[in-house]
Amino acid sequence: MMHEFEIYLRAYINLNGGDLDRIWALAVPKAVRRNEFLLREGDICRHKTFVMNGLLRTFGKTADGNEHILQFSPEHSWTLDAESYDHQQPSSYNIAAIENSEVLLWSKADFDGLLADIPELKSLAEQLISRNIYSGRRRLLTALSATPEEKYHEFVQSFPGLLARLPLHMIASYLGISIKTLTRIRQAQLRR
Amino acid sequence: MMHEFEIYLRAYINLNGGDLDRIWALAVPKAVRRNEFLLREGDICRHKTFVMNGLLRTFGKTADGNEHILQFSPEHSWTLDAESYDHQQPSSYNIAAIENSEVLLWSKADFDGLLADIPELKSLAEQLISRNIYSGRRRLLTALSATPEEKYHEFVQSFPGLLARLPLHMIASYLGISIKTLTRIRQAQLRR
DNA sequence: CGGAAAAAAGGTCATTTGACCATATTTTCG
DNA sequence: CGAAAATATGGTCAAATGACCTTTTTTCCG
Repeated sequence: MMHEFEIYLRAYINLNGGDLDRIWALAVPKAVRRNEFLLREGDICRHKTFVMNGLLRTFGKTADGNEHILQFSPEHSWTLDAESYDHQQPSSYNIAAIENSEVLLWSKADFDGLLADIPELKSLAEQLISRNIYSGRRRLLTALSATPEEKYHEFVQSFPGLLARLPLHMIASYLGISIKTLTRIRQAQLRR
Repeated sequence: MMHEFEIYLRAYINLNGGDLDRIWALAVPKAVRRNEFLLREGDICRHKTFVMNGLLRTFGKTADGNEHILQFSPEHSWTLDAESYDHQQPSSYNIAAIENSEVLLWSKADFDGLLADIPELKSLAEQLISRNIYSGRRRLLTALSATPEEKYHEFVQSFPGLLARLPLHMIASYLGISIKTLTRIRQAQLRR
């Protein structure tokens, strides 16, 4: 089980064995079943989460009860609500498993310690944050400017591997379009 | 001119005089005239930018030539294209002045040096990045889920001071709706 | 395996939205 | 100041979209 995570880490940073062991020693493995929540809005996000395998989603709810997916987190990605985690305050978002998944959890206290002591890890964290900002910008521009069809194509291009693992209504939710519109787009594709 | 910037900095972090002087000494003041570009897509974003006064906008262009505003940067805020700046690679975005503005510029080399030497500044930078992520999430959720009317109200609530300084078509561009729709919303308000 | 639940697709219709155009008003700047 | 540009508003219309509902298909899980 270490194996997976070790491969991931080593792909990004050079760590000596001791640091790796320490990071690993503080990680709490957890199995999350399909549809189980890792975080519910109103709760405080207490952990950094690394997805070893499976697939999670982060979503917000609107007043009328609709769900809108902000992010998919497949294997070898991280997830949390940063605002809730950083300030240990109630979250506005939900994180739930789409597939049965295995994750690693670190408490904020533990992870802060690791970040302080292991510069390579700190640098990885900063890289992840940066990429988060870059992709967030692109996503926003798409949300503002693209037609539903363009959004769908961009999604397929960007996450070819996720397409087959997601129910369509979640893709629609992620794109901010109705499932009806998504179905129409896909039908139009077929007829070509 | 230092004054403005000093007030800003001191509001967020405690700096000894020497550090403040050093930050200031490396800053290049620049006046940007209305409609002038600070960054054009395709160019490399070479500076961190602090807006002393005035108002800038960051926007992307779609294939059909439409502009979509990602961010307004009024006085006492920072702006750049992080992706272009971090990797010194061509940008996909544009930054231009809406009002005549005065900004401070730091080259990446200089600012990296400051960040490395002044932990307080580093901590401020991290705070800014975090807030960027938080607000980006909220903005995305709004873009995905809100009606044009809700988007407009949220904008007015969030940036009451900007409303009077912006042409409506820029607000529409920021919200991802047509100016026609925005006009309709505002007319409906009046009639109540 | 089989029944129940979830997901996808299809039909219909009202509404919203944007495109296009013209016009009035304001602002800019030489 | 005054011409030109920018901005805001208004009208009209077609198209896209979502809401609601039903039917079919697939998936899940005991």
